[in-house]
Amino acid sequence: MAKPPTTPPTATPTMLRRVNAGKVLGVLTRARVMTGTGLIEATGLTRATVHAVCNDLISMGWVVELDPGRTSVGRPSRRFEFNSHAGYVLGIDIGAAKTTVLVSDLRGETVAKAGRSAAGVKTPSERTEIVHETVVEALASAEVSDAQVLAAGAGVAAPVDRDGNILVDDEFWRRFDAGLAQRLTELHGWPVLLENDANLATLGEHWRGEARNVDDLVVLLAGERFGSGLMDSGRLLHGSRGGAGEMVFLKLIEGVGDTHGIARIARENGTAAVADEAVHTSLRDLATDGEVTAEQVFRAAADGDKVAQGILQDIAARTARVVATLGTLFNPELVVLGGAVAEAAAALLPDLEAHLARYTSTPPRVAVSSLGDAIVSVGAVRHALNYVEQHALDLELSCRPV
Amino acid sequence: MAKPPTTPPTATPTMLRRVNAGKVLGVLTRARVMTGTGLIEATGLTRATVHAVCNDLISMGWVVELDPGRTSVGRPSRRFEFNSHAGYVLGIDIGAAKTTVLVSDLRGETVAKAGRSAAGVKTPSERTEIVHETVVEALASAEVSDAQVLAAGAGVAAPVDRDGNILVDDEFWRRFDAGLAQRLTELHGWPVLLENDANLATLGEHWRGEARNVDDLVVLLAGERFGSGLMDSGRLLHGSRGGAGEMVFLKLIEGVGDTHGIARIARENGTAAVADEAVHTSLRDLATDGEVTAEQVFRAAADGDKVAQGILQDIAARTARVVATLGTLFNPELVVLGGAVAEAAAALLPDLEAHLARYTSTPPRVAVSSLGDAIVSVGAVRHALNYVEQHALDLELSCRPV
DNA sequence: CGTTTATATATAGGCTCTAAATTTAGAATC
DNA sequence: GATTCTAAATTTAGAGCCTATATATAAACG
Repeated sequence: MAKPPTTPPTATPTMLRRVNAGKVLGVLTRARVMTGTGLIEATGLTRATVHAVCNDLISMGWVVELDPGRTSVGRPSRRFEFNSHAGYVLGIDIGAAKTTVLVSDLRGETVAKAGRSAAGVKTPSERTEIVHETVVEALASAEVSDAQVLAAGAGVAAPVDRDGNILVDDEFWRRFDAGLAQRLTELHGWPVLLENDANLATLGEHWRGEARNVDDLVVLLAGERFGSGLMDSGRLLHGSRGGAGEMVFLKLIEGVGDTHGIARIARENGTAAVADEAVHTSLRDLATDGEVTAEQVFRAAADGDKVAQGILQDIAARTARVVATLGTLFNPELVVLGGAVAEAAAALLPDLEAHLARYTSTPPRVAVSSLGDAIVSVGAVRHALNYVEQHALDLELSCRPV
Repeated sequence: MAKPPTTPPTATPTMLRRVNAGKVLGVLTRARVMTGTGLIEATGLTRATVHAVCNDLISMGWVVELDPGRTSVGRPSRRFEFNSHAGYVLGIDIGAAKTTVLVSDLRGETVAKAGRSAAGVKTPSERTEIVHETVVEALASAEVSDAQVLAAGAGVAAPVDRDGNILVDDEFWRRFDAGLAQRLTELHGWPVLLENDANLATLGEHWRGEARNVDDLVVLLAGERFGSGLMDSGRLLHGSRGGAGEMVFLKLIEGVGDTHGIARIARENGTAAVADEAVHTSLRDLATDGEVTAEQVFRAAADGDKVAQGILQDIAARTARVVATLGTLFNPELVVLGGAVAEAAAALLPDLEAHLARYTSTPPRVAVSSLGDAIVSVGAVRHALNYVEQHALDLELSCRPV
């Protein structure tokens, strides 16, 4: 997404109104319903200004006025509410295995949801097509039209720079990039904001996950392969080419050596144990064609299987080294583990924290994501909402009130 | 430095003037001398506004008006210049071995400089005293009074959070912290802005070093021990407790294992080689009491000594792993090597880059600092200047014009 | 039914900016 | 040396925005 070539913003009296309107709107998005007096206290503005701004926002469609409140003595107060149905945003997770689309109102409440497997997809255009179909399905089930959609956030497993450009040598992704955002915008009319999936996961955790009041944060996606999103003082890091949070360095970490994630290690080590005749384990009974899944290994460990438990201990030790590196180099307050096997990873926490204490006397807190597999799409919604809040006063709402 | 408890900044017409005055002042600090028309073009403001703002700034002492220009036809233009002698700032480097103080005018030109060894210093109060003495000496040689000093930046080798608080378990530093900033402010009257030394080095490189137009940057102080400053999109990272950039993780890196810097490794391995009777090296002739310095090892390598060259190759390999980790995890455009042995480190660059290419196909550029041992104090000056620019319109200048 | 109370609305005044008209200071021209 | 030209400064008028103050309004209370 190239930014529009705005002229150098010169401070004019008119932009005061913009600033103050933005402040009022910001308060209203975070609170459910506010009286005029409430807004005066929350914003520090004068009553006259607050009402003028609210009248503006109402005529723009961003705010609706409710019936006057009749709580106590005195003249009933005007009551204002953010018009969460002024428009909608989409959160799109374009994963390797699956594409997920969330339709959300402007307060971030999910209105509809659709998912589609990406198995067997070969070409960029096939992939774009899948995303398109999923979007259409989600919008239909939400009974929302393209005209009502103000923006869409979309997460991909590739480096994305601050302007939303995918930057990767891989030819497939390059062509995918060239196609996706433009094509979706052509088809539907709304802007598409690309971002790295781990970064969106970080936005998601910061917004509605375990990191709600934490501004210095690392989110570790630890499913098939490790990936991370880095947040410092509430801001996502990107690096010069969108590569911030890439985990290539794990190859250099003693006792880690690769970027394989928790699910992959569990699966591979479990399958290896099954193949080894000398090993005695209940995993062998669960295996199909000699292969076990990560979930089976986790379950077997929970049921007391020693071999499976050993695998988990190994994973905890490896993960502890990853967390220790990120925790000491970035000094986040919290590290959140997310991805496919997040809930199962909860069992790893005690072991992991014990290892962690060996590497640093001031370890970060470690938590397991509770957003499940929505972690990226929820973050994508937040990403789109950020855009909308930023540009609220420039956007035309399709559904102006009379 | 605790921030003053500012009221929520409400957007009033008066603050428009602040914004525009800040914009004009910003242009003037970066350009030497500007005409009214020049400022109109640079700021996008109207002539009326530009002149009103300039008149304000002149009466505040931030700007001086020169004789009208008489370049071409037409009415001569008023010419404005940033008053770089409206005040001064200090850049203080409180190193383990040495304290350095730079006195700088508001354009960042060094006016005077003083340094003092910290050898044999034991207590926090002794250390504070040394800093105080060095400051007094520097101010005297610059013929600048305390009243003219608007702020001082100070770098320490400890974690410092965004508010300038030293955060470290070590009792010595904790007491030092409690004393230093307050005591200097008590004695001299100007505010002291503490910051981590590697972070200041990063500011220095970004301002006047190798990273002048680079906003995604890592600076690696690699003298006695590795330390790093991290900048993403022009902003320094701090982490939740000021620990961002700490290099504890090096213990986990295969083939590194500790945070020893280039100088230390060179010295120790050189001395070890001298002690080993079986080794044939010219270092032995240079050694005193069987010990060699890092500088001697670098010189011997340059003179063709095979053993010294081997040591440097080892150092290059180790450093490459450090750079590879930071380069892939952060994705800076540039990594700058600085610290005591920076110039000597230039000899390592080819080897280092060759190793680097093995770890990543998109390595960052690597450069060697040319700021020498002023890297931290120059950054401290920049840190103080940032504060002054931020608060320019709130600060009282001691030397108002008539 | 008037008083009390909290809030909304209206009015006056002061900043700030822009835009357009007017003045000014020097150079070029006659 | 007076006139013209030019680019810039200065002045004036106008509009937007905010604050502060005064006035009006809609309920509850006695």
